[in-house]
Amino acid sequence: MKSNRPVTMLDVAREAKVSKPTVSRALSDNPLVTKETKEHIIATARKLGYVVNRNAQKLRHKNTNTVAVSIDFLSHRQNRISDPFIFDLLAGISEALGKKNIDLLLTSPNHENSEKFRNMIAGREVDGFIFIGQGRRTDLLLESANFGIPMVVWGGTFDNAPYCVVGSDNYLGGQLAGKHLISKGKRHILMVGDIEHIEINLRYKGLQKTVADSSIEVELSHLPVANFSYDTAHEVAAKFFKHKSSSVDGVFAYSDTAAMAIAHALLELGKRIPEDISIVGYNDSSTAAVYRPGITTIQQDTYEAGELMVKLLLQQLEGKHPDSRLISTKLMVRES
Amino acid sequence: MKSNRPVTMLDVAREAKVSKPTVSRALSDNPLVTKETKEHIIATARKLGYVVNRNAQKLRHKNTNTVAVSIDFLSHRQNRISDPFIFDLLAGISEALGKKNIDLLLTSPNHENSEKFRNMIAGREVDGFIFIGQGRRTDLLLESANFGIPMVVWGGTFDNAPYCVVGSDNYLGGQLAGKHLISKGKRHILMVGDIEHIEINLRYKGLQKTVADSSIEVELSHLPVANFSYDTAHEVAAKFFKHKSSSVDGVFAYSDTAAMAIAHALLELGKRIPEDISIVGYNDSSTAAVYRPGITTIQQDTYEAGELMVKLLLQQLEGKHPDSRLISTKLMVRES
DNA sequence: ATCGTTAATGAAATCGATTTCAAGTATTTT
DNA sequence: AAAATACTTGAAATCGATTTCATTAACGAT
Repeated sequence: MKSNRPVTMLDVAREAKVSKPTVSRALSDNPLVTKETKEHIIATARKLGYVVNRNAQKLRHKNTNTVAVSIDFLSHRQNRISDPFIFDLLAGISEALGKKNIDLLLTSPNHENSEKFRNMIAGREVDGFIFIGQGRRTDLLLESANFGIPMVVWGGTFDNAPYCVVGSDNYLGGQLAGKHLISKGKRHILMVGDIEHIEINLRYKGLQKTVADSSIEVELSHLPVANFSYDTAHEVAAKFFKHKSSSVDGVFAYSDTAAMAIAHALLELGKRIPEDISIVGYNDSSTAAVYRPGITTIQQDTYEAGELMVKLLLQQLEGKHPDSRLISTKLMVRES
Repeated sequence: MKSNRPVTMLDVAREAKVSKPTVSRALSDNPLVTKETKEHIIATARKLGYVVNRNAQKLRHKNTNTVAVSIDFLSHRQNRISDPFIFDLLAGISEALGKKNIDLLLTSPNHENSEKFRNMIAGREVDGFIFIGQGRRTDLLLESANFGIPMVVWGGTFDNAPYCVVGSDNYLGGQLAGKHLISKGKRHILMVGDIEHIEINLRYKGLQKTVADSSIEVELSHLPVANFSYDTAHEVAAKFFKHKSSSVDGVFAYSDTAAMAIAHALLELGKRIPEDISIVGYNDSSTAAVYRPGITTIQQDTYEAGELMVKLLLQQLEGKHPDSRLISTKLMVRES
């Protein structure tokens, strides 16, 4: 005639012939409780299959022990390939949080405004946010920051950014790409990508600087691409290289995905890579290594990034205000 | 002198000059409350910036409205590229849950046993589980099922599986691959992959069937590969094709990643694809489309998969016991 | 033998929302 | 006009764990 009611702390208390508080203390290893009672209680708890109700615990403790990670999956769907890189980042974050025993709530900003995020904080669902893959929704990020939400953003930073940003050293990345292309004898470099985008803009500046500082005469031009899909990049590159009998012999693309799309377009037009045109991508996505020709790219350690983002978020939860940070960024030379 | 205490329902009640229950009813749109009081309460709630405390709500409601998705990120790290496909699945699940307003808790089985999962259920953290990318941890899955955890697993099913599985029609996939290769005039087909793995085994059986049923004489052989990494597949393929001056002219690989690795190895050995050897992959990962030569593969709709997995899990939460299901599976012909 | 101190335990209050049940008011019926 | 019914509303109990505060027991000090 036993009901299927879950085992509660009171059940354990009764069975162990002690009171609720004692059980609570015993299970949280409070020194107030004698070793013997403690052991006895732990044994009974195990015997009854007791598991603490996390919701009751969170209510009482007023902490959530949960961090939200926001990824815009819908835009991912629109441009299907977007970035395996984001998955790598997610893996890094998941591991870092796992180590600290913090739960990860995966959320998506689709069609929502930042009020949703605010409510998740106010409703004690999560303690803070990590935003990845949302370089295009600065509005959302600014609003969220305005609400005072503890948050860390993956991407590029800017002067007086009101939130904490972690990203690769985009400026350095641009320099590395430039130096590499110049050292390979390229003299007509084309930057492909939307330089209105914070991160890409920084890379462009780094590239510009390198070109300007070069003792050799190098020409630099720029080709904008509206979105982040493989297809768009392919289309734009195909059009560009078909019509213009350009002298471009070096390309710095805004992502590995774009680099591959451009490589594809060039090969279709009968160009040789890297003999005729050399290409440098960005991210060192898992795909870049697999592609043929192997894509030379800018590498960022996603595990380091995950650890760092988690660390900075936790600092905020302790009331600190950590500065934005760059992660190590280096050139990964492959065939292209 | 106002303290920073979060606004509670009692605050709203006082401000609106009604009682707590009335506020609760008003906010949940309970028909017991008059339209006017309701509007008044909603207005004051908004004025005070009230947000319901989800933990208190969950405690009282005894529901969690949260589903856990378990991905083994660590194994993902070991073989870095593993599968962008998993990310696609995750996107599908995230969207499907989002539509139903259910939270997604991303968790990882790393180094843990199934007791962790059981505790998450018993501790009212989540209502159920979706497991993806864990074909190798059948032990964990069986234990979890034993605990009576509501769960849906991505992958291959087997007779009397004690849990609900959603996957592509692996048997059909094998048949499609076989028919395609035979129709391209290939007569010596090699299956690459660990046929101890449930899903791959089913594909192998489908392939066998097609070969057996073929009116043309076709030879079928098999090459095992221990893990799921790009590098291992590359290595095994390189060794196989270098030493044996085999007559193999068609390959069916266990994944797109493997297909690319094998293609790479073959091209290095001077073989032409698809003239000398034709390759079929599996998954239609985002990478397969981008690779050159484009990888012919077996396509599964990840959004359909996500929707279906969520639907079946919710059915279980309603006390039903839905059967395992296959999602639509078709051949995606590309160059390889 | 009495007092003060320390250690271990429990009763009751608390976290914040929801639900039960009783009570009050307004409306309709006879 | 009295009684029956339907609407609204609120007081108190509840969900399950934790914390405050009071109490008891045990010990050594005087």
